[in-house]
Amino acid sequence: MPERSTIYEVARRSGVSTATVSRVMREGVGFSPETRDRVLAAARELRWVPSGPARGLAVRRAGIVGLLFPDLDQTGEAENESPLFVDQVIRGAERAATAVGDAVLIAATRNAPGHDLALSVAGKVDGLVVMARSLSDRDLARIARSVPVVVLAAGSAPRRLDFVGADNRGGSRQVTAHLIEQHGYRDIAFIGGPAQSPDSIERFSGFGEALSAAGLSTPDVPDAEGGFTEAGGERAMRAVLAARKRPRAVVLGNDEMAIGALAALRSMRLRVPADIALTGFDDIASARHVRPPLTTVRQPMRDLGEQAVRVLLDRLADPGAPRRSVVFPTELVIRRSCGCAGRVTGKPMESSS
Amino acid sequence: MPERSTIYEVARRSGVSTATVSRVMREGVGFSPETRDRVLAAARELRWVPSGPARGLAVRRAGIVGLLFPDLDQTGEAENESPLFVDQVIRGAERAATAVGDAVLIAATRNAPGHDLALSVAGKVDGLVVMARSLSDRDLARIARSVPVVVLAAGSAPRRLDFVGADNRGGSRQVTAHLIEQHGYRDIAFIGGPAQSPDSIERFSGFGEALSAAGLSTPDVPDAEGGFTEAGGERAMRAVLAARKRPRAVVLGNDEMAIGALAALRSMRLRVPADIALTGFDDIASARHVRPPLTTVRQPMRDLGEQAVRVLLDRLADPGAPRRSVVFPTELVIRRSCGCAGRVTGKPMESSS
DNA sequence: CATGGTTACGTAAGCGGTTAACCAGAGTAA
DNA sequence: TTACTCTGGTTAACCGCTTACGTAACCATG
Repeated sequence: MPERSTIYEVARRSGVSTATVSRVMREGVGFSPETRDRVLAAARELRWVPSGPARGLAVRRAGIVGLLFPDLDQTGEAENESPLFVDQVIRGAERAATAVGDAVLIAATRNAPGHDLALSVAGKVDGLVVMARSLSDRDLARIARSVPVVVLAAGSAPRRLDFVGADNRGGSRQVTAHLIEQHGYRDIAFIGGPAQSPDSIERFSGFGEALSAAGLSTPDVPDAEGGFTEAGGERAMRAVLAARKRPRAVVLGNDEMAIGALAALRSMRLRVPADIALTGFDDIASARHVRPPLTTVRQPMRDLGEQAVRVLLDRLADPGAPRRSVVFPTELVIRRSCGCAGRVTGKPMESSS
Repeated sequence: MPERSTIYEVARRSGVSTATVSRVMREGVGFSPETRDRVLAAARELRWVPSGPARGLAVRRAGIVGLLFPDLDQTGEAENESPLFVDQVIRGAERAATAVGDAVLIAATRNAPGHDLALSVAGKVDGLVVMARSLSDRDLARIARSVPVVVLAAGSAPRRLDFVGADNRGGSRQVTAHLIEQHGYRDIAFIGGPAQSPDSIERFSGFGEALSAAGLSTPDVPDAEGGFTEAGGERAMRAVLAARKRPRAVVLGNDEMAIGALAALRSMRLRVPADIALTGFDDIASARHVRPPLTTVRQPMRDLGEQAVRVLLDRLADPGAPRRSVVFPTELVIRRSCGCAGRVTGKPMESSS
């Protein structure tokens, strides 16, 4: 059982003051070598690890940035669903944070009023990257008032907060345009995620842009709502088939729903893409493995996470700097579900033979 | 830009001492209602969030548990690979931690000597759950000397540390036995992950147990090594086909490799399971979507993460308690790649119609 | 030789909370 | 009236670091 030792013990054992120990540990130069060595030796022998809280209190900086996922519980709830986004964002964030000696804290807002939890976390971090997917602007503002925040989300940047995101609208416009221009489809349906979801809204909006750019009529709302889940996508697909003339193609708000739609169509003996073409969004792992492989849009998730904490760190360094907003382009990944021959334009597998 | 206020300001504004503010905030009772209200109001108006470091220093508890993933960078490196394990463990850990008001910190050990980073993190947390997959026992012991540790890994529990894991050996034994008993296969190959990986070792060992239980001869080493990646699995599959008489079935160390193997077999015009049966391990999302769907073994990853931080918290509460070791059973998920008709025994989809 | 500049370290005042110890005043009992 | 117990607070001593200052010793300089 490790018994935590303090800087005082290290100081005593090496016969110097705590100030010297502190300096030796983080400056390393400007000391007689023997002093330095004695301190280092003592620290090692005592297995001294400087107390984060004590240091944080002294320097007024915890050295921790938080990642707030409002819906951590919901996503990936199906036992082994692939909750890609969260995961990749974490990796990127971790990299950017450790690059400057910081660490990252993960937090979720539990049930509705549990925003207090967000605040219990707020005290432990220097700033927060918040995944705004299921958070209202009001909640965001509330959080942002007690701790520096950068918003990580779909393409819509909130009024006065730093923002990092991927160009969801552009990506959606791009797939849709592909369907229209490359394949000549004109009757295209859209299945969205949760109605209030900014991601879903952005994607639907990009869809509309592509239609109107092609001179097609643009719907006001998605043809159906699939909640971003596989099962929801399956239901939604059936719903649109029941509700209207069969569309020639349907663009789905994400890959999970597209996979669900695939299942629905298969069970109805409709062929993809021959009878109906399909596209997804996100390029999750399964998109490649499903039959036919899914044409989709990839976001640079890891980069998003990395950039978000960079922006946050900049903000902490200079609270007065002008608001920033960085949006990453997305990448169209063409596979077969759109009707293309099977030529893959996306990044190839690590090694395919 | 949020300007952090302190307990002193709250105290002054509400006309009480800091002691009272502190007590009101965390005890809530034993005060005249008007005092209570004044304090709460002042805190709200000032948007006061108690400083984590200050509190941590005072109570000698940061209220943070760390999750150490030695290989966070390697896993999920292929842009959109499904890095399921990490992700689910995080979710479980987060849940258990917030249940007691703690938060979780994510850390990775970068390149080899960067263990110092692990220690920079050590000061910020009260304890560490370490994913031992790619960590030597020595490193583990080193870390454990400066901070309480619980090991989360395959079925082999390190000497004196608290341990949480899944019964990898048992799971592997179970799939293998299924292949033998249900399907009558007798010539079965094994493709493992990295040779030193405890997970791989455990799984290979379970494989051997099943063979010997059936009176079959047991190999000393895996037939090939696929590094736990899809591409590696593909290579390994070709390698075993080139090296020996075609086996009737092959059990793979994880799903990624099994998916790679599937690709290899497809390109060689061998049918699965008719010509060769395959099984995986982990039950990642793609296992369901691949053709044929993969028979595999599921580990309760989220439970593992949850239990690990519980054990850690118990340890912190009672450093003297006897060492604990909890291992979760795995679950056999039968799909079609093993030769079964397509009856699925695993947990069904959220809703399939 | 007084003065000033370095070098190498020590002193001690915080940082923002928590909490043991103490206390004023009101009520209660003897 | 006196002593005692609650109630509802306050005072002040930490928690383990960092860092602005201070200082002693030594060297160089005019």
